Amino acid sequence: MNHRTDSYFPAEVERKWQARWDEEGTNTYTDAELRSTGGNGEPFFNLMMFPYPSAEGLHVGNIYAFTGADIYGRYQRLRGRDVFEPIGFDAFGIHSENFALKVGTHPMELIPRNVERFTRQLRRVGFMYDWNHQVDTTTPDYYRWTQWLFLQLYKAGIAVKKEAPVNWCPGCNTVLANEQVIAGECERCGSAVELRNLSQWFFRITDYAERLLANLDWLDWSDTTKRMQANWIGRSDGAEVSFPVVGHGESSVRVFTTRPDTLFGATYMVLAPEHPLVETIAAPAHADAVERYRAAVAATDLVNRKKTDKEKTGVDTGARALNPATGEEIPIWIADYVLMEYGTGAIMAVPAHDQRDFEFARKFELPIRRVIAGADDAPDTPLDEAYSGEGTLVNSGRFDGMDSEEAKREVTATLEERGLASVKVNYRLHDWCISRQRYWGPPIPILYCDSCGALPVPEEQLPVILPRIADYKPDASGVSPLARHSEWYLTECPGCGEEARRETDVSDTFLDSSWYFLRYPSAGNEELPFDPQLTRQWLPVDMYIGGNEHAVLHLLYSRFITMVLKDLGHIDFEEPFARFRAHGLIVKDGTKMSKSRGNVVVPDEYIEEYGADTFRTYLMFIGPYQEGGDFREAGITGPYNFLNRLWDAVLSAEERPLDAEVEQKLHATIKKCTEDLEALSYNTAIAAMMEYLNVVRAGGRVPELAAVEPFVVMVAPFAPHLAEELWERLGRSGSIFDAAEWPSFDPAKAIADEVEFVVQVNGKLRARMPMARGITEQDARTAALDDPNVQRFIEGKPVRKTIFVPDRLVNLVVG
RNA sequence: GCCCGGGUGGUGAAACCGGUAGACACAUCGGACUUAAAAUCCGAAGGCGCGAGCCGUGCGGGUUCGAAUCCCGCCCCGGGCACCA
Repeated sequence: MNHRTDSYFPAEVERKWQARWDEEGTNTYTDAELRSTGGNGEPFFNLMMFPYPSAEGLHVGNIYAFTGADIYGRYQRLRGRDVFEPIGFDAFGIHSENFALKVGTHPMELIPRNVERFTRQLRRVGFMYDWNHQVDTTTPDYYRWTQWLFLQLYKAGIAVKKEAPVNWCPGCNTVLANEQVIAGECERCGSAVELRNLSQWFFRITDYAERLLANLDWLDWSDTTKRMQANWIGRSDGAEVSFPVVGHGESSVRVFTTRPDTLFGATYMVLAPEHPLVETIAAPAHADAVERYRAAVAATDLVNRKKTDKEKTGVDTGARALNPATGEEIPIWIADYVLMEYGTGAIMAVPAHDQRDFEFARKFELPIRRVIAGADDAPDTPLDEAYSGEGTLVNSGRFDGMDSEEAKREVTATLEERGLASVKVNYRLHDWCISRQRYWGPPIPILYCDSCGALPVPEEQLPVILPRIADYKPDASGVSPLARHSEWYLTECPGCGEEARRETDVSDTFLDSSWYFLRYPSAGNEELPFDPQLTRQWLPVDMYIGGNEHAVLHLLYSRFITMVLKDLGHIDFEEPFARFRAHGLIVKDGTKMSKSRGNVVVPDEYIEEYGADTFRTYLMFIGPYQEGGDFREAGITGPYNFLNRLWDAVLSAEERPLDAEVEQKLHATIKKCTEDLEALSYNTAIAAMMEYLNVVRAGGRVPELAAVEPFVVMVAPFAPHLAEELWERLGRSGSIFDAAEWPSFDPAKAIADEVEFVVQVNGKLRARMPMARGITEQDARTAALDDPNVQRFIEGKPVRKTIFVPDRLVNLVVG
């Protein structure tokens, strides 16, 4: 690799400043300072998603995410804010545990080692972290409060244990939250997830669905992230309708539909095979077939159950229901395309207007009746596929001729009067299953006593310490490895003093990360999870930057937990992150970096070779931060040369009045950089600085001191070490981040006096000419008509029309 | 299937609100310096054409004096959701 060796030695400069930051506490607050918010400005909580400390060490994706966030934090600090920028480690969970099992090292040894290595790497990149306030979710000092949090939810009735169909991963031997199942597969190991009826701990996040959705309207978050959350919550507006079961007295099948306007077209019904009503209503002659089908469905995993391209299956129960609109008797079937988890677990089938029902009806020769006519089709033509759009009602009695939208309301209202329907909203969101039959997590702080039942562990007994056990490998038994250790789980009942058993499940990792931002300012506090005064001062988080892979998981759970804590009176805000920006993904050769593809970039070598400042600047220069980019080895020399040239320019600068052209460019660059940093548009900010440097050094000229001094401040968020060193060599004292102010610009000076004017004839470029800024249309037109090339294209024809864009162009329309 | 984001030179990319397409870089080529190389500095460069010029932002239409940008219809890539009733 080729090197400059003359003057700038990044590794040396960077080590010097990293050591000095530590010695002088440049980036850290003492607890007292944090409490007084520094005193020279407003607090700014700059948060980034804390990493999972993998054994492979910090990867480029981490550095990319953190650099973009760190630049924003350093920029805010230069603008005078008191910036709190903490970091921590999200080290519990299946990921760590699986790796520990694979290498045969106990997680209690593995994790501290990984954390140590991550810490070393993070320091080397020069992030502005407050190392006095870090958190590690696996320390008893932290998970004590995670358990406390569980108890608050338990006491409020939000954490409940219930039997329900849950996602069981046969690879990881544990249940999973819905959010952790991707297309029927475990997000960790890719195994096909099975549905099992198990008693598990749930958080009732569905009670918060509407608030979680509604607040998205005003949150200042990336649109992509908000959209993903909204889709995940998945609100559907419709009606719940009762279909009386023929010959079963009062019993009826309740269905949820978003299309009550199609009710007249409901020619049969389908229950989920698991539906409890099946047993009571199935006709004796059909009972055997029904039982066989139910057993077959119970044996299928989620991947196969939820495949949309397979042929529909189902059986007739022999029971019949009354369509409340037509009064007709319609058959009740069971089929696995109807899911027990959504709505009521039963549907009214309208084959003419729902593709799934259409396919089912075709296969089993059930009647298809059109009740909606589209804008321009004849309602009598037979259908090749369901018409699922809206339209005008037909074959619908007194509703004929009404349009869908009105009919939805009218049909529902009519049935409502008869007590057969009600307006209903459904959400795709499920309750959050938080128990895991694994080892590496905080034990759920619940006790079971034969006489007193389930009891919370008294708060003063927290933390319930996770014991060190050797046989922490999970099995298919459905219970945690902790259940093999009676010496741990047998304890005294706080109610009656008799023997009680501890809950042996641990909680989901996402519970650890759902509140870590609240802990940061209070890290180390042994009395409280989060100090009320510090929380008021520093929260909610001012800026949160992270990846969209957590749009539904961490970000949703954090919002939920924050709402709960507000409702329980622990905090006074309900949204944890005032601003959130999602960064893009850094890829290599157009594909995601992964070990299996063999295209993982190891950052350490680049940092040693070129320095952290270069690496940071390079990553930000690759492409738009919020879109990501393609890592190319060769590209790093651009930013490397830039920083070297900047170094030379600053150190060779002399005291002398600013050249007018340089001054204009300086103001324009400050303006551009300021706007771009606000918008996280780092790649264009760097390009603007490069352009400015090209002007400052044009033709090998000696730069003016006044041209380079503000430059050092502008580059500081990107290349903090270099900036500190240059600041010192310019004879300034103190850290640039404390002593310097972000440069300001004069809008009048940011624009040039002379502009290059474009002359078009019939919209085609025919001439360019320098003109004074602010030139009038008349003068511009006269100058344009004077140009020989313009005349040539006008060919003596009359100018029919002139388009004038001030300071930009004249377009002469002829012919 | 539905909902997003994207498609611009050899490459990464830029382009405010519809107004010079390709800024800034990488790689390339040429030059200076050097015994030589590296480093550094200066310069060239979308394609076609000797040239005036013509063509050019995934494809096909449209609106407009003027379209990478707006509208309609497609294709491809990436992401999210998905028998969600």
